[in-house]
Amino acid sequence: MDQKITIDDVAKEAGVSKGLVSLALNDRPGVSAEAKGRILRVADQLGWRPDPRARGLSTRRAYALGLIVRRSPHVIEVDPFFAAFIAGAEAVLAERGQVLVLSVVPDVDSELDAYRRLSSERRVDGFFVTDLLDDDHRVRALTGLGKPAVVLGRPDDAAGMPVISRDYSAGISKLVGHLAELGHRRIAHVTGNTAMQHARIRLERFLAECRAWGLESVVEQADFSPEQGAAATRRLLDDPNRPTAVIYGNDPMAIAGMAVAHERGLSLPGDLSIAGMDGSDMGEWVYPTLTSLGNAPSQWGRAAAETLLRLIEEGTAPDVELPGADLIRRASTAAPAGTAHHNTKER
Amino acid sequence: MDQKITIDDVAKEAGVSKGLVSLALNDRPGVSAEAKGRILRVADQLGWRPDPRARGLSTRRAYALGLIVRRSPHVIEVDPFFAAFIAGAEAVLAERGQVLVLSVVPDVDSELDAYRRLSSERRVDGFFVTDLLDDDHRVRALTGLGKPAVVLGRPDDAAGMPVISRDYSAGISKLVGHLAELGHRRIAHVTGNTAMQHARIRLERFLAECRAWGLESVVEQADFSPEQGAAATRRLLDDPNRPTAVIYGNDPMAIAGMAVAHERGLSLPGDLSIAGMDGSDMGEWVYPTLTSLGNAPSQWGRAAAETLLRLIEEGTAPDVELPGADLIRRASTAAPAGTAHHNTKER
DNA sequence: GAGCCACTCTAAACCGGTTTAGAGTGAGCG
DNA sequence: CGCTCACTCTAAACCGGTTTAGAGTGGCTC
Repeated sequence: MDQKITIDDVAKEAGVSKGLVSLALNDRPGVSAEAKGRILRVADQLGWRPDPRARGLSTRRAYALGLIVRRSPHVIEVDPFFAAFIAGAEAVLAERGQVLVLSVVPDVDSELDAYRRLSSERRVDGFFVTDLLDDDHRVRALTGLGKPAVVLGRPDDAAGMPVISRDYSAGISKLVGHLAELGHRRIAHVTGNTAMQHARIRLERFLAECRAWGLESVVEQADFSPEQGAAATRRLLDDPNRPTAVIYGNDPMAIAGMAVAHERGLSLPGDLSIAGMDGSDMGEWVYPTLTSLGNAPSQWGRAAAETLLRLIEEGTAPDVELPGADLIRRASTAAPAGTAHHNTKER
Repeated sequence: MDQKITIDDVAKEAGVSKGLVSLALNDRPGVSAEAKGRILRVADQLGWRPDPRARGLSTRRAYALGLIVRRSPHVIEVDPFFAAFIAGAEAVLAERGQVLVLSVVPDVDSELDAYRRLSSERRVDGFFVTDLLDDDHRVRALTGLGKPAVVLGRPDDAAGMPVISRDYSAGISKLVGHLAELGHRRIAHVTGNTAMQHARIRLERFLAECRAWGLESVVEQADFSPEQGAAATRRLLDDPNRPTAVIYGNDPMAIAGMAVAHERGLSLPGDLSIAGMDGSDMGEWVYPTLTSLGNAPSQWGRAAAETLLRLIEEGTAPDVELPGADLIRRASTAAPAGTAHHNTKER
């Protein structure tokens, strides 16, 4: 088996000491070009890869990055974001010899336990932190643990951690404009948990745009779960003066909202326009197909991985602003019944 | 910081050699009850956790398990299975001091690379293998790498790897029976990729049940993606003699199928009954709510993690058969239009 | 020709655990 | 009383790397 090749084998084969092999491998000064070439050639030829455990023992690194995802115990929400995020991160990690340690936990306590465990066992060199809350307990916990971390979203207080963010302003602006141009005058927004920064920012931007277009706005609080998305939609539809369009904070809530509208016998998008915000693929496969904002989670993954590695290696890394989210126009938004083409109910 | 507690600190504090601490910690014989108690107490009090790197260097273990998920590069499918699966596995891993290393890759080549890398860098002690194909390249690759692995699903040839499976027979039987009792006479099945074992088994069971109930059956091939689920549904609905009910190999395909039916102006479930097979939460939030078979992915996670750890530690582990999948009756299945309550048969 | 420096390289200590040979100790036995 | 044996425990080697003190070499200067 090739399982047992060690640095000593390489050293012997190249006729040098193992110390020199280490220096050569890590691009340290003090190795002649000739020796370095030979060592690397031998290493490659033997198929040797340094064991990260042994390496980490000296360097105090784990060569691994941690992602802890919290999902409520009963409803494991369908979140299209993470698979793509991880795939994006993976592309960076693989070529840098790193690995992703993932934990999915049911509640806040287990989440903190997971951070502590991964940290005290020196399993990872840093963390990705998603879904940041205001005054997030995790920020405190992480600064306490002294582990590098990058934050996804734009919190008020990231406590010095680099932030990866995407500008939704332009997208939300386009989305509200799109609805206004279709003739909508009263638009609702079903927010995610507004303790989360990105949910609040989206809300603020929504309100600003409605003002700019002179539209009436309605806001319903939810928490990004389809369950609450459905409940918020019921409240909206119960209102005699109900909005003609609803923008949801993410796609799962939008899909659940569509189901509620169908259930009430509304025809979509004639009686009600609906839009999401994650640009998830699932939006292609519901009826009607879901208008949304593009999000490209794999971009988040790449950027977050690069930033976190830089932070770990250099002690500091700049924030990253991803390209603005763009409007994906699909079939769930149209002129409200009564306006425009006098859209005659069902065909 | 508590970062720097080492076995030597514990040994010193307890007044013994570090070797003895190690023996005590690992429940090895030759440690007096008195010393053992004192050592464990001191360790606990100091909050010491052995460093898995150092440990692994001697024991040749990584104390980590690998899961590699392949998703097509463009369409990152929405798969509710994995989050719950991982959460289930996590519960076992956490209490056994293990960690989950996850990789999401776009294609087969990267997938094999990932297995090789995790293995040659000794990053993991074993793998979870999902979505097994007939004559799967991964089985060969893994046996070549000599890493323990457990397989999810029931392949013909698992090459000696333990298999975790769930019996769908009873569930499919109930589902077909449910449709038959409602008065359906012609039922379709949209399969997943039948190169995958579990897809084939479901198909066979479906056909057997239709025969048993004297129903006509139609089969359309798809691959578990919503895209192909939609295409298969179009083909079915194009047929003048179209079925009155469709059973899909998983929930995403079923949801896509519902969208196609809506798009054609069919009323669900009156004009067409639809059922999925994953029992995913999303089925609760579409319209109409989706009849499905319960799957409880977290059970898969627990069982797979326990089996894999046992395999690693003892060199062998028995197969596990999870409780049979049960029918989840929701709103997407009903008597076909025209039959109404003609529904007699037996129950 | 001695002294100095820059450049390569080696040897050995070290990271934090596990494992094993063997040292001490006291009890049981003839 | 001397021997054997079981039981605890310690010391040191070891896992596979990294890091550093310092040894060797050759070229240059004065």
